[in-house]
Amino acid sequence: MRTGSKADGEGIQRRPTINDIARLAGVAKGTASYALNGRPGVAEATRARVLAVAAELGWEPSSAARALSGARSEAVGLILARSPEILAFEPYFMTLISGIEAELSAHGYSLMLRMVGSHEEEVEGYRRWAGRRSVDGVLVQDLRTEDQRIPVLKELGLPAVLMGISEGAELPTLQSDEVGAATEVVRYLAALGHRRLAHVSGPTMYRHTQTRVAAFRNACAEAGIEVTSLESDYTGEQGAQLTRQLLIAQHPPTAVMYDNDVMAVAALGVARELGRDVPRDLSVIAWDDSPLCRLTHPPLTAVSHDTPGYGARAVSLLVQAICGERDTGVHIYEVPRLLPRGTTAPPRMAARERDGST
Amino acid sequence: MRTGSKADGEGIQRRPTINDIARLAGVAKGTASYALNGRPGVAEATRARVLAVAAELGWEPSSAARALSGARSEAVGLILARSPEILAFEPYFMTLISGIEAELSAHGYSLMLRMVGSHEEEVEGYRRWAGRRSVDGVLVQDLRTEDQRIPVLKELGLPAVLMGISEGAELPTLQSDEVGAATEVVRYLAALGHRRLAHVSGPTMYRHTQTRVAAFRNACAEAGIEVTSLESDYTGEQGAQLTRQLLIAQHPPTAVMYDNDVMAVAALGVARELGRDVPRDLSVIAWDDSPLCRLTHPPLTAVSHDTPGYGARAVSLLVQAICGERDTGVHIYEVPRLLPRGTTAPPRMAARERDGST
DNA sequence: CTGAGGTGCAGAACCGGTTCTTCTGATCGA
DNA sequence: TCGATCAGAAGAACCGGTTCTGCACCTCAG
Repeated sequence: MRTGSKADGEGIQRRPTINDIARLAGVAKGTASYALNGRPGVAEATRARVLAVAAELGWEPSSAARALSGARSEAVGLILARSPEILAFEPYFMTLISGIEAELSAHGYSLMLRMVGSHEEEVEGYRRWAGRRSVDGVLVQDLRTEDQRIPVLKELGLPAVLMGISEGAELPTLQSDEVGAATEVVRYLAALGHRRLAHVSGPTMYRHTQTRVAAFRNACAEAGIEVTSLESDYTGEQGAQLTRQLLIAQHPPTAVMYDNDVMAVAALGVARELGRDVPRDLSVIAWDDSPLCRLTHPPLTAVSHDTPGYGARAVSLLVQAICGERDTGVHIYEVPRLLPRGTTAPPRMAARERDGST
Repeated sequence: MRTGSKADGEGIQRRPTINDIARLAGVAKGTASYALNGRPGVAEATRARVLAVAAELGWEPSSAARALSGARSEAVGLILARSPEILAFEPYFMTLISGIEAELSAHGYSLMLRMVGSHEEEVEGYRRWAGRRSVDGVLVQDLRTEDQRIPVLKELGLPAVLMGISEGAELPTLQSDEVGAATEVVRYLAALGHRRLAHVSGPTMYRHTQTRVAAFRNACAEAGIEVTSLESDYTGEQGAQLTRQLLIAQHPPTAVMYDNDVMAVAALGVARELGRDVPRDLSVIAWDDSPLCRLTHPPLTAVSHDTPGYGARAVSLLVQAICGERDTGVHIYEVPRLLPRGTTAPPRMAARERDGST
């Protein structure tokens, strides 16, 4: 066993423990613990001595030991159950993670990240994390109808924050005002003179997709606009294919709303391929904004979200839940903003009508 | 079945521990541990009994307790020190993470992810992780000349795998054959008839940038091509700005190589803005391939990497290092492949020369 | 001067595993 | 038949923290 005065110099010198601190400061281990954690019951002079020794030794508490004595593991988990290609290509996720990470490190927490292939694996992942106590809580993405994860999380007693649309889940929930944003988009298009709209949505198994589809339908009904929603898998390929299908139809829409930016970019390519001018023949709006939308020609009109802020807010709700606060409310984070750029304009027909020609 | 007579029903039923198993199986705690870990010294009948009880209780070992008794924490760390915007927008990182994650979960490891703002914070992060024993090893990205991280990792005795160019670091290193790929690109452009090439590189503080710049210079010298390298920060904005600068110069290049796909996409926009036809007036090649390259018009010629495989290989090297294997070698993962698509062609001038006109 | 009450700290128990040491009883050969 | 050998299991120590209990000492009122 290597003790104290090992002059090894290389690599694995033994890390100082709370015992070393207690011995050097001449106090009991328990006292050192109280002093280091800023808890009452320790004289100021003693506390200062302990802290000085700890600083001198460069002591860091072992997270394993902390976690073992009933305390927390100081980590939260995030499982993403989407295809690696979608995760890689949609800036949304990394942006979200950066917001999450920023808030976590402010609280001294770490992020455990997993990427899995299915809903079932995700549930299994939560079971393992809960059983091994490797995370204190989790952030849940991509809520579904009849979501299997919610009952499991409740059964496990694992603190969680639901990010997205959900009602009656009895878990803290954070969502952005998708209905408000959809309404704004529809009113904007109506004001430009559009009367026939298409909506290329994400997979309808997601609650947020259902909400958006319904919001578009309602807002369009109110504005007297005809609308059809088409389901996609969020990939550029499907975005392109559905756009082609829409444009060659007998009565093509004059505007299309895409549920992410990737599909909107693909749509621009298809429009060019078919000789349609954007925005004169076709207006295009992307639901997510990202630098990608500024690189295209013309730059994409997009609905902009404060994704880092959304992630950060979810973390702060989660930390509260971990600390035992009983919160089962639905929190609205923000209403996303529409940023008109170069892909939206009055439709050619409407322009003609306004000009009085034909 | 939930333990004992705790009829709580909701949430936090006590998780079974190895003590519960030992008691129910009628063996000592130590014996149960041996049985559960498949170690010798336990009769088969006893082992079977213990395993049955563990399965029935749904036992999972507490990772904290495991980590505490000298064992591993079963997690590896990855710190990314780049701006959130770059991380979000370059598909490379998520793709890498997905490869890492796949291999990790095959080994039963988890990924701890951090995103920081600077090299210094990254070093600090390693210190904390090592001190708290929260990871068993780390993956190091974006190597620099005089990299501060390498001596610190050695001092901490934290197993690590360097991903990228590095020599003499005395740590296992994984890299792809960037020189080979750069040579292939240059020979391809030379064959098309290009004689004036520009290279918009990443920040030169990174070793891989230096290597690429040198590789292009050498390959071009060999092929009799004139080349200039311009440094960028990897953003689309700078890619656009540098492209503009190149195209309005007195003797603009006929082909430009961009060190990532984002800048190449931005370049396509600038070319259109200045009325240059791609590929006839300008050939464009992106160093990274991603779905983005297939969405543009024309689709981008790109150098394709097996990024998930690269991440996975790095993990398997790291796991070996964690298991105590002494490996200080440099491993070449692959030579990236050039995928010619629609943005490369003979330059207009060369075409004219071939046709014999003017 | 004495006992109540409070402060400051030592000491021990505990968290849930791993691992080393010790003990028991069965097997085997001489 | 008896001791040596050995497999199998029990028991204890340990990892590095947290937290509870209890003791010694000080202060202050009566």
